[in-house]
This record gives sequence, structure tokens and C-alpha cells, in this order.
Amino acid sequence: MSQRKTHRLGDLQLKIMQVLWQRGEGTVNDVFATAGKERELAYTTIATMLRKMEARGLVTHRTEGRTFIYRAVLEEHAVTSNMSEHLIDRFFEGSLADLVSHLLDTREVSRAELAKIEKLVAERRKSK
Amino acid sequence: MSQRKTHRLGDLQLKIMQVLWQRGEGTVNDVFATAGKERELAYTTIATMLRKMEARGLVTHRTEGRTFIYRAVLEEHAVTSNMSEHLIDRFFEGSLADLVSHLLDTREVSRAELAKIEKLVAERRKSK
DNA sequence: ACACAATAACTACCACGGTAGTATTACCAC
DNA sequence: GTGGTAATACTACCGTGGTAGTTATTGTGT
Repeated sequence: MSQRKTHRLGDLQLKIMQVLWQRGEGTVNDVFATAGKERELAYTTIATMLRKMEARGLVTHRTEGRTFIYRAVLEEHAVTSNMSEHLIDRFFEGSLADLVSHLLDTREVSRAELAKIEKLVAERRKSK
Repeated sequence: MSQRKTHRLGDLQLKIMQVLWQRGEGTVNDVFATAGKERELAYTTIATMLRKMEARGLVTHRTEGRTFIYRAVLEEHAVTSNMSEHLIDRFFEGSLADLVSHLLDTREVSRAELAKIEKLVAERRKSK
């Protein structure tokens, strides 16, 4: 009962997770090349973050030679769900419709996207 | 250019904001009665948090006698939007449709809610 | 006038995300 | 085998959310 904090992912941590999800696994260097460069972070920042994340159970590593190869422990899908649920619960009392309503009101939503959503919902209704 | 961090609201902070949004304004006691009791927090915890939040520009207060009456600075709607946008950007590359798709797949969504969403989207399409 | 209750201020911790410098280790090439 | 290089480990610091105790102030009722 301790992974109820799956959603506590900071921006950098998430960025790192996303790199790992995308490539399956990766060295500090790999992550740094993708997530670090654009933000102009130091190599050691990524390394430290990965170590901290491992301590928190977010990632693991195996060793190849003396190089650590990290891998995400959580599935992307699980984290995404958790964070989405968290938002929905905190702001919309659990109502997906309320969330959608809010976003339709405040966002620019293209016609194409509207159509896409409509289709998704229609399909969902059918298969129910 | 400093309120780009509107979304950095912790759970307690948000809870406090919600109390203030709901009642317009309130004393520490008011907030404590609503947000503190259920979580079994100390009165001073709420007071401290409110002071910190004022320092960060999230709330202000006026004085009545020797009692502080706090009021939210940010509008609920603005915070909700910010946090929603943040989520959408971080996980769905800005696509509302992708968010909806994910939630339809992973959540229990009642038939009534599906209908509601469909209606919302349809209306939106018309008014465009 | 005084004690009590309410209120706010001050101080103090802890956890943790984020950031990075410095130290150590070990391999590789010459 | 020695020097450079790449890797990890260690240490440190800041901000801030969260939590609360202790102290100071002041108003109120007797």
C-alpha cells in the first residue's frame, strides 16, 4: 500500500521516465542526450536523479561492464492513469465529463480533434 | 512572467484554495473546519500554510479586528486550466483527444457520462 | 484588573525534487 | 604501467510542501 504515490513525479523525473519508456532502457548518457541536453542540465544531474529514482523504486538498473543500464519499473500507462485520475479527482470530483467540459471551454480544440473525440465516444458507447 | 508556476499546488494547498473559492473568503478557523478536520491536521498547520501561501501570492488577507480573513488571489478556473494543460502537455503532447482516449480505455465511464460528453462535443462542433 | 481564550508570529523539522561539483574507480590505449 | 577518460559515488545546497509546537499578543467576560 505504498505505491499510492505513483503520481508524485516531478517534471524532470517524468522526462527521464519517458526517455526510458521510449527506448526500453538506457544509460545515463542516453538519457542525458535526450532529456538533459535540451534543458542544458549537467550530466551528473541526470545521474543523480536516476540514482534517487532508483532509491524510490521508479527505475532499476543492470550492469554491463561498469555501465549502468536503467529501465523503468512502472509502466507508462500506469503512471499516466494515476496522474490523470489524480487530476480528475482533485478538480472534477471524478467526473470525466466535467473535465472534458472544462477543456472544451478553455482550450483551442480543432475541428478534427472534436471529430476524433466524438468517434471515440461513439465507439465506446457501442461496445458497452 | 512568474505565474507560470500557477500549477505548483500541493494537495493541501489546493484543498485550502477550494475552501476559499467556495466560501469567497474565510478565516483560518473556517478553513480549518472544512479542510483540516477531515485530515486531522492541527489548526496551526492551516495557519502556517496560509501564511506561506500568502508569501507566494496565492492568497491575500484583510484584517477584521485582529482576525485575518483570507481570500484566494487566483481564480479557480485559472488554476484548473493550468493544471489540466500541464497534464495534457506532459502526457498527451497537447492532444485532448489522446487524453479522452486514454481515460475511456482505463476508466469506468457510465453510459450517462458518455452521453453527456457526446452532447458537449456536438454542441461545440455546432457553435464553431 | 485579571485570567482565559483566541489569534497570529516565530521557529523548527522532515521529505523530496532539482541541480551540480568533487572524488573515486576502473578500463583502455599507448 | 601510466595517463587519460568515462563512469559511478558521495556530498551539498536550495526551494517548498507539509506538519506542528511554542510564544507573544490582544480582546472579552467576570
